[in-house]
Amino acid sequence: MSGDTNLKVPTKTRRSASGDTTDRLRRAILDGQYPVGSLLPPERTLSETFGVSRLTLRSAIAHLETEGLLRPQQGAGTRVLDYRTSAGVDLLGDLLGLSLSRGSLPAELLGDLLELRRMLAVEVLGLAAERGAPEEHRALREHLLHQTSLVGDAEAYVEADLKMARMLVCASHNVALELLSNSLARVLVAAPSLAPAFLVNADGTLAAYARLLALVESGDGMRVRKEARCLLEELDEDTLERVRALAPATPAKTTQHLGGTA
Amino acid sequence: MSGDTNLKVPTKTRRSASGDTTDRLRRAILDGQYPVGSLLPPERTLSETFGVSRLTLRSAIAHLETEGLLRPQQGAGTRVLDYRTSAGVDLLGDLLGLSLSRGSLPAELLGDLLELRRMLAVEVLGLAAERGAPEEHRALREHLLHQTSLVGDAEAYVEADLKMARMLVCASHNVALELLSNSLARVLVAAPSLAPAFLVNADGTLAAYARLLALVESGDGMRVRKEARCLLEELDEDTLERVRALAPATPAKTTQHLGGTA
DNA sequence: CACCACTCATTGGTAGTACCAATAGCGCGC
DNA sequence: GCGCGCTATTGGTACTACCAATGAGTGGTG
Repeated sequence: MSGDTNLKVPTKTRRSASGDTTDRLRRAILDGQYPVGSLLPPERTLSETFGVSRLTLRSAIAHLETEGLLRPQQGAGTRVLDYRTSAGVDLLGDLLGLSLSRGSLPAELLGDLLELRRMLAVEVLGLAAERGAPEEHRALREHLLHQTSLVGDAEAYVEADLKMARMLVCASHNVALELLSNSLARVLVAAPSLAPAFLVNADGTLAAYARLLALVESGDGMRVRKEARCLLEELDEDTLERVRALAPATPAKTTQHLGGTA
Repeated sequence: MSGDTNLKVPTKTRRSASGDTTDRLRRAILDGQYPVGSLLPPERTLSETFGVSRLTLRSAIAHLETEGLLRPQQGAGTRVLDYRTSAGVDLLGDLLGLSLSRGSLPAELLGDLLELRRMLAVEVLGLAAERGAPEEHRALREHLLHQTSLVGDAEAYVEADLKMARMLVCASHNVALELLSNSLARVLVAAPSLAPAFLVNADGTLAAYARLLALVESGDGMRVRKEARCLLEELDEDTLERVRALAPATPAKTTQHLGGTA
């Protein structure tokens, strides 16, 4: 290989070459560097372009194939697909992260994601009300108290929030929802820069949780859905506002300070 | 294991060794052969166990990692995760396929999947009513006519049905929903044995589509949602019935009385 | 004896190479 | 002109060697 940058800087953020290559290739594709419908350059060429071994490059291609961005075909080549018609939910996190890393604010995309999460949450709450066992309801209430006691600690709070979501989904007794919930959770952790926006809503969120939980315990699924739809819509609107308030061109260091807006 | 006679037989179903290994490993994991929380045997050992090169084995591991079944860690080993808390939606297709290949009928899992699809469809229809442009509504109606003319041709019909779903999701103007729809479509194509069940409902489905489309054109999102919820619930119930009727695939001794679980 | 630092075998990660298999395009022969 | 087959191209698999991170075992030190 070209001996240009063989001296890899031992940055602490030593990400795996494979994952790194995956991100670079994905970005190149989404940026339109390799147009949709066209053939990717051969692996042997691309591996040189990216300065990695063909093996690593293949690993990246395989990853993007499962994401739905590429479709390799032996003997023919690797075709670039249209992510809007081929990619799965997993790509959402990458799209968000990509927009953020470019400085642009994916308010629209984030809005869509929140909308999706909201409509799922509404149904999960409804199902949890209709199917959740009393002990599950009790556990939820207990956990809500626990979460309330963590409003100070950011990390612990978001962790508790994720667990709350998991418990709710679990109470809905639907495996498909459970797996989908996992996928969405992954999307959120893939774009950690957005976490603060969810955090400042803690008070409102907890209040909404308390109200919804009471409804869930009542067992009236339809009523839960109706109220949840309104409550969560408000919450998400709030969240979006706060996200928009984040300066558009704040790549790295200037984040994490949202306390003043609360 | 490798004593199988089909060593290099160029069978038409010549699946890639990589994908094949992935399926075998996933099955072994889901079967509990490698308990959740434990460490997978080292790659060099597993590659011998499966009779493939370490490279192929690694490819399989990487795939299952993105699915959320494994978490390799350099120097430590590869840990087996609990798919219910770690796997994403993509695993749904594999779970369905796995159950089918074992002869058992995943009626419960399929019910969950249909429920998920239903709740998404309800919202998609509502959004399409509220946000869809008139030309999109018109295109939908046109496509419905086209699809109606294909009730005879199975393959063309399901393709048209998928396109209908895609058009609807597109009219909802939500990218996140679009990607999720792609994921679910993948799940369904991963379990093609279920296609017939969806097919026999063609008449009822088309009738429901026509009614819902009219409502979508009216623009009354909430009313669409309400009606869609009922209509689709009926349709899915019907579909599940028919799937349960497909049971006699394996004349098992133990009665497959799956109908009494309601 | 308890504790700490160091060593080193284990294990996943990457690189290089060679070869197999499928595809597509070109050219030869009919 | 048409069809058949050859071949260059490209993805798929295998083997090997080495790097990097982990963690347990080992020896030294208080």
